[in-house]
Amino acid sequence: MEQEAAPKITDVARVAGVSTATVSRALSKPETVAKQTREAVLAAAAETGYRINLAARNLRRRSTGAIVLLVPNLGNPFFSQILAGIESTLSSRGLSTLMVDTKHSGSGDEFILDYLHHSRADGIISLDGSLPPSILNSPGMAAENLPIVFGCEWLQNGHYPSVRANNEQGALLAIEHLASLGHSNIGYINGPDENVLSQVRKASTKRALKDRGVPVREDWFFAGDFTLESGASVARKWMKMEDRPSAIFCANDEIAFGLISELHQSGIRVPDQLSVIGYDDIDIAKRYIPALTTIWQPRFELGQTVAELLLKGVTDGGFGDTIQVKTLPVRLIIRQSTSAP
Amino acid sequence: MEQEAAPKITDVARVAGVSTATVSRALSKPETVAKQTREAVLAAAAETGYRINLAARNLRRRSTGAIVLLVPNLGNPFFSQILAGIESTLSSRGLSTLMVDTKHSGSGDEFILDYLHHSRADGIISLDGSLPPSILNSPGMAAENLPIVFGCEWLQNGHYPSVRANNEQGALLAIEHLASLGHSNIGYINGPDENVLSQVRKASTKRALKDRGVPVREDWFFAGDFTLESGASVARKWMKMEDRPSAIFCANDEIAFGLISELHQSGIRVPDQLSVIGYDDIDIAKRYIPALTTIWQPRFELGQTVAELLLKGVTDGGFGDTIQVKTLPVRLIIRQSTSAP
DNA sequence: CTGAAAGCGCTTACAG
DNA sequence: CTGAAAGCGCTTACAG
Repeated sequence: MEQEAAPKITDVARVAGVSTATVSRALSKPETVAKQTREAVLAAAAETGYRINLAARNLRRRSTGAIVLLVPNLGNPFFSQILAGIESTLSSRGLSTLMVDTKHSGSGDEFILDYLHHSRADGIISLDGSLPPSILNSPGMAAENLPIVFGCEWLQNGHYPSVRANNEQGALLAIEHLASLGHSNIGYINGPDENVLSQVRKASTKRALKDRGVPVREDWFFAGDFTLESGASVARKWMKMEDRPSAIFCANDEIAFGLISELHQSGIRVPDQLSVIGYDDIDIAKRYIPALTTIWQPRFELGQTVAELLLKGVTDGGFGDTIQVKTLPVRLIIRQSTSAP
Repeated sequence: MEQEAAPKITDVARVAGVSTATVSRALSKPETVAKQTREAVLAAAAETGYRINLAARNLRRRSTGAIVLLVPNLGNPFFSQILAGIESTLSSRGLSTLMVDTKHSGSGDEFILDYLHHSRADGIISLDGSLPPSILNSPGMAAENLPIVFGCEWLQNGHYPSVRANNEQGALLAIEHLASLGHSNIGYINGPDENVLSQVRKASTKRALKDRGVPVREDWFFAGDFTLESGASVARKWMKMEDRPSAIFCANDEIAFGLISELHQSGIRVPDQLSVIGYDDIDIAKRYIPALTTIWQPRFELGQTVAELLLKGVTDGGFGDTIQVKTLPVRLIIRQSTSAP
């Protein structure tokens, strides 16, 4: 097949009868060019089928037109709506998204560092709060001041702009719901200990319990890791206990599914024998059996918001002294996995 | 913060005491350079902290170092493992992945065309078989002969390399399983009619039924669209029928969940009153209630395979006359949603 | 408002 | 095996 040369800016210039400088201006800053000229250029561009070569523009502008998106686990459906929100915002501004799964494949620190160092990006959105300092202190980041924004999760020991859902409110709503149903024996299954969301949800759960006058039983605060199996594992423990909680709040929906499913295998029914609340409201939650009571987060909006925040940093060449932390409200979705004890 | 200039190839050349041409060679084709020179260059690169500027390389080489990945719906957890497989393969070769959700946001044809035309990619992987011809016949594709490969789905009227799971085998395994359980009243819920997977699975289901001597009841072949709700909708129809199938094979797991969940709301139990088989074996399937019998596909491997296939096309500058279609085996996973009628 | 010219940071035939 | 030089396709101060 014949390799047809793509039209370039010189072709448009020739057809329009102007210089390449004028073509460039007419295309990127139309208002700086006389109307008549502009129209001639646009017509010439259409006629020749001109499409800009981004590598050339980026080289010249010393930008990349791309942002790196760090996702802890692409396999978790929780992220899909967030990704969609980010992508729609970014692409509407002509930026592309380079997705990197921080838990997968060649994606160790090395790999991520490479991405950043090879100047493949104008900025970074991280949905992973466990970014090692080696990354944040690397030349590509610190020295060149590459804007970074966190979404959902955030960095413990760092002061960066971020957007998150209101985790304190989520825990509060869950506990209030259980307590108002009459539960006074309430347990909790956490996500990974090192995860900021786990930490906040756990602490907020304890606080909500105390505020409500419900006893905090440390032996009913179970470890988990956001997986189905960690929920199942707690189910087995629960069944062996003599003194059991009558309701359990889970740090995410998957834990809740694992818990309910494992209990079901042994003939224990939710919510009859145990009330369960999840967190995230992933799609399947409303079609689980029983339909899962859970905490909804504005995932798409969160994605949009974090993208907009980053965009601002990219445009302004950094965030200056105003490090914004935006918190979005959550909602309790009452379904069928909770009832009076 | 001071904008520290990134070291470039001239800096390395100066430190190593050679020309930029030699630095370039030592870095990309080490074997063409004398050992001593090579080592001096490598040392100088390390000393200066040199990282290549990809925009410059790509401009010069007329390549992009990126491939575009077209995904029908990032929100569907089915794709996550496939994405992981693609990404790991591509990134190990130093290529980045530009993910485009074909169903979302600004991602109409226009948007995708833009991606391709702006020469943002060296190749395309599409997990979407409904790519309009306008895209495939666009200048960026046809004239420049951009390599494209399909994964999972494929194009009806086009002859492109592709990797897919064995859908015929999947339908056969499902029907054999139901028939061997003693079912002779078997229904089917399809995905979207225009989808190639739907078409193949439906046709294969009919064929398997015939081969097995089980009557094909057109009124038991339901329309669906791969969503939870389309499964729920069939549940409502099923409940109103006088003459009902005793088993239903669903074109994906989500349809099965919607079906089972809606039946459950009305007190109808699976598999006691209806056996259900899904397709895909997404993570939650084994923790659904009941655990879902389904068809497993080698998703990660499929992702790797499709990426390797594309890589070959990129390296060879096209696929020539050998258009490969690879078919991967599937497996029946028997769990608790199926039983004798 | 427009153009000539320099230059972004690489790579690669070409010559030696 | 190595270097001088051209050039990938744009953008942008500068001058007019």
